[in-house]
Amino acid sequence: MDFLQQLGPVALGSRLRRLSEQLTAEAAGIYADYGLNFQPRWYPVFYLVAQQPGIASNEVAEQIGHTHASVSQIVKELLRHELLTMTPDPQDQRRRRLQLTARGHEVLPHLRAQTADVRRSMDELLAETEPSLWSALHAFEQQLRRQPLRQRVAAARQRRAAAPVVLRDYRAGDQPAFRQLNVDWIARYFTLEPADLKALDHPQEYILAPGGAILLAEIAGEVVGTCALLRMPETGSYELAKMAVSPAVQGRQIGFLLGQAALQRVRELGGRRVYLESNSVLTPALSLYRKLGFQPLAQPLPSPYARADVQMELLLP
Amino acid sequence: MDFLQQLGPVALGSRLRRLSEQLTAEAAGIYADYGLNFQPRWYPVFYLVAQQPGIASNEVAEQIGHTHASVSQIVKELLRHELLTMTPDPQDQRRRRLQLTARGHEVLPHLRAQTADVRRSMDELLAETEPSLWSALHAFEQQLRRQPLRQRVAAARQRRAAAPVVLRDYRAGDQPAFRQLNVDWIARYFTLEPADLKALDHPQEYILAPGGAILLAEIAGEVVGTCALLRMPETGSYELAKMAVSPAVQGRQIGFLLGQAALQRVRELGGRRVYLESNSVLTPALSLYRKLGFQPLAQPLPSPYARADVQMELLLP
DNA sequence: TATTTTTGCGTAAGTACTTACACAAATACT
DNA sequence: AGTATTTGTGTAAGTACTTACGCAAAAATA
Repeated sequence: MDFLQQLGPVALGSRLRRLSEQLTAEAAGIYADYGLNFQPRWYPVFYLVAQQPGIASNEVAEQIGHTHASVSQIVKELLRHELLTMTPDPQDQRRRRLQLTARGHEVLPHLRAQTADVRRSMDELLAETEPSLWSALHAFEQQLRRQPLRQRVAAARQRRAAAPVVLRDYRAGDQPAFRQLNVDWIARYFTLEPADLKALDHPQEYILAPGGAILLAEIAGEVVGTCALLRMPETGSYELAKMAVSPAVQGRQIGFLLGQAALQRVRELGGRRVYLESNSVLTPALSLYRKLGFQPLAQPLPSPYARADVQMELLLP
Repeated sequence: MDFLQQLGPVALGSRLRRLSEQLTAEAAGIYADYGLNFQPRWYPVFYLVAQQPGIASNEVAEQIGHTHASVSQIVKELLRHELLTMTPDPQDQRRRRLQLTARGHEVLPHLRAQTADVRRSMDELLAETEPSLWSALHAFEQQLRRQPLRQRVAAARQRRAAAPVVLRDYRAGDQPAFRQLNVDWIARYFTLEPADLKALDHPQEYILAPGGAILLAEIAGEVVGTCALLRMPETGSYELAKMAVSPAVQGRQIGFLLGQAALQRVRELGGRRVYLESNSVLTPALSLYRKLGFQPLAQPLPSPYARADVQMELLLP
C-alpha cells in the first residue's frame, strides 16, 4: 500500500483498477439492498434494450462500447434469468432482436428508482470532491487521446538519449543515487559485503572528509554514473573506487569520462599516483582502466575486499 | 459510447476500468519499446524484491496491496523467466525468501531507466490536465472512505421514501417523464400502440389545448405518477386516462391521490361526469377506480384502444 | 449466377486480478 | 507435552471483461 504510493503516478493504472473494482463491489451491494437479483454488469445492456426494444445485440455492443462477445455473454445470462427475449429478425436471419420480458418490465421501474438514487448520491459525491474527479477524468482522457502515453514515453526517452552527459561533484542529496548505482552494480556480479555499505551509506564521512572526492555523471538531471577518489595513507596517492555506471546508458563512454575527470581531479589535488582494485572477470572495466593508462601491479597488496584479485596503478607525469 | 456518457457518473466504475485497461495496454507497449521481455503486472513485485532482497512473498503482497495469491502467481512467472530465485527461510520453513537472479540484476537498470521515463511523462501528463486527475482521485477515495457509496445510496433512498408526495400540474419540461411512466406501464401489460404515442409525445396538443389537464405526482423532485383528464365531446364530460404510477413507489396510495385530485379538478372545471376505459386483467386499477366511486358502464361504447374491455363512469353530485 | 467478402453472432480461451480452500509449519494455549 | 490456532504459501475457480476463431447469412463482386 505504502509502496504503491511511493511508485506514484507510474502505478496510476493499478490505482484506477482498484477504485473501479471497489465501485463495482459497492454496486453489487446496492442491488442487493434494493432486493434486486441483478448483476451490475447487466445494467447497460438491459437498460438499452428497455430504451430501444427490438435492438440487435450488435448495436447494443456498439452503443455501450463493449465488444459484441461481452454483450453476447450478458444477453445469455439475461435470457437465463428471463429478463430478456431474443427473436430472429425476419428480414435478416443473422440478427437477433432483443426485448424485455414481462419480468423485465417488472424489474425496470425498480432499477430506474435505484439508478435515480445512485445518480443523486454519485452527483453529490462528485460535487463534494474538489477538484472534481469527473472533469479530471475527462481532461486526462482527452490529453491521452491527443498523444498516447507510449508516444510520450518514447519522446521522453529520446530527450534523455539526446541530453548531454554532465560531470559534477557530489552534493548533499546524492547519497541515495550514489548508493543505488553501486549496490546494483555489486549485486549484479558479486554479493554485497558489509564493507561496501559503510562507504555507500556514509560517503561524506568515509570518502570526502578524509580528503577524497566523488564525481557523478548526470543525464537529464538523473545520476547515471559514480566514481570516487579515496586519499591513501602515502602522500600523493589516491584510490579510484566506486566506479559504477548504469547499464541503461551503456555505450556513451560515461565510465571513461568519469575516469578522465577523476585523474584530472587527482592532478588538481596535487596527487602523483592513482591506485585501484578490481576483479579479473570484469573485462570491460579492466580494458577501460588500461585505456585510462593504468598498469597492473606486479606485487599484490592486502585488500579489505574479498572480490579484488586485480590491482592497478597509474603514475601521473 | 454515447450511451455510457448519457448514463454519466452511474457508470463511473466502467469508465475507470476502461481507462485502467488502456493504461495497462500502453504499459505493455512501452516495455516492448524498451526491448524488455517484461509484463507490466510483474513490476511492483520485481521492483520490491530488488529493493528488499530476501523479502517473503507474504510481505510483498502486504506492501504492494495485492493478495498473496496474486503475488504467488506473479512470483511463479518470474521464477519461470529466471528473474527471481526463491529459497526457503532456514529459520521458518514456511517462508520463502525472494531474490533477484543475475538476469534480474541485468534487467533492473533498464527497468529503472524506463520507469524514470514513464514517471517523467506521467508527471507531465498529469500536470497538463486541469483539474489534476491525481488529486481528484485522492479526494474521491477519501470521500468514499469517509462514507461508502452503498451507505450514501441507502441514505438517498431513505430520503426519497420519507419525502412527501407532491401533486402538481404538468409543466413544459415534464413530457419525457410523462411519456416514460406511461410507456413503461403499457409495455408491462400490453404492447404499445401508435395511438398511445400520439398523446404521450404531444400532450400539450392532444390533451391540454382541447381543455383537458394533466396532473403529476412528484417525490423528491422526481415524477412518479401521472394522470390526465381529456375533455369529451359531451358538455361537462371528461375522460380519465394516462393513469400511470411507478411500481417503485407502490403502496403509497399515489394512484388514489391522483384520482382524487383529478375528480377535484373536474369539479373546478365545472364538469359533472367522468368516464374511463380500462382492462379486466388490471384488478388493482379497477378496485382503485371503484374506491374513487366509478361504476361500470352497462352499455359498451366504441373505443380507439384495442385493450379497453372495461368502461366506467362517475357522476359528480 | 457463382463465388468472394462482409457482417452478425456465439464460443473458447486469455487477462489481471480476486475469493475460497487446502496444507504444512510455527506459535499459543491447556 | 499435546492440542488448537495462527500464519505463510500454493492451487483452483471466479470476475468482467478482452482477443481469437468459427460459422452461417447477407451483400458485394466477378
